[in-house]
Amino acid sequence: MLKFDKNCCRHEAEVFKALGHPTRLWIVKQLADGQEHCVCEFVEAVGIRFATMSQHLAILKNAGIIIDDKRGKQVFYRLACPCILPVLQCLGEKKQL
Amino acid sequence: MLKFDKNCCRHEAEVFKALGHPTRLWIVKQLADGQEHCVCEFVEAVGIRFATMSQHLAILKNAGIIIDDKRGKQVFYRLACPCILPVLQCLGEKKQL
DNA sequence: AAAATATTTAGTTATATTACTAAATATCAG
DNA sequence: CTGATATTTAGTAATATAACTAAATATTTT
Repeated sequence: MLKFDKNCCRHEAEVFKALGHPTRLWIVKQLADGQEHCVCEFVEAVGIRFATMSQHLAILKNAGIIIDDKRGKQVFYRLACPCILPVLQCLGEKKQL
Repeated sequence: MLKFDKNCCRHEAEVFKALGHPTRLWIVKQLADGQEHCVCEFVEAVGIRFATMSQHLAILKNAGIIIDDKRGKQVFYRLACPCILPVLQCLGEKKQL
């Protein structure tokens, strides 16, 4: 077996880690259809404080999963890349795992 | 937008969370070819203590990602289900995300 | 310019995670 | 049975995460 190299998995692990929270995973699913949504929509639907939501969104953004677009007073988020979708779907379909 | 339901994403989030650590993600990749490997192999390749490795393996096992099989003094781990593979591959191939 | 709205940042506290050491358990070899 | 090997469990300390409140920033409206 090859020696473990920490760096080889680091970014990928960061992406999984970002998805590894119910609220954040739900957010990404809401964006799965390609539509964008503003922070206030997420805040209302989830029922947490603005500040907390902002942190979750920052984690997803830093992992490269979502992108923000500020328009007027509001900030809209959308998926950075549709390539994240199969990752979600694979798990969503299978009830075994 | 629908209201957020914590339970709807809980198990899926647990799977992602388990994959969200470089060492654990690497372990799963080592098992990706369907072969099984014993704890001592992982310990040697990663360079951490037996106890620490045992904890990582327990997290993957509890998430339903791997299965253990005790034979003699050794414990062998393998993937619980090949359905986890596309989840890994989707990210591995794309360098964008 | 002042007030209102939307969001982020900073600071705090409780809880969770990670990796460690030491002790417990289980199996095999002599 | 005894000692050696492989692994897990328990306990601990440092660090990270998650949610909160309060304050800061940015944009629009009046």
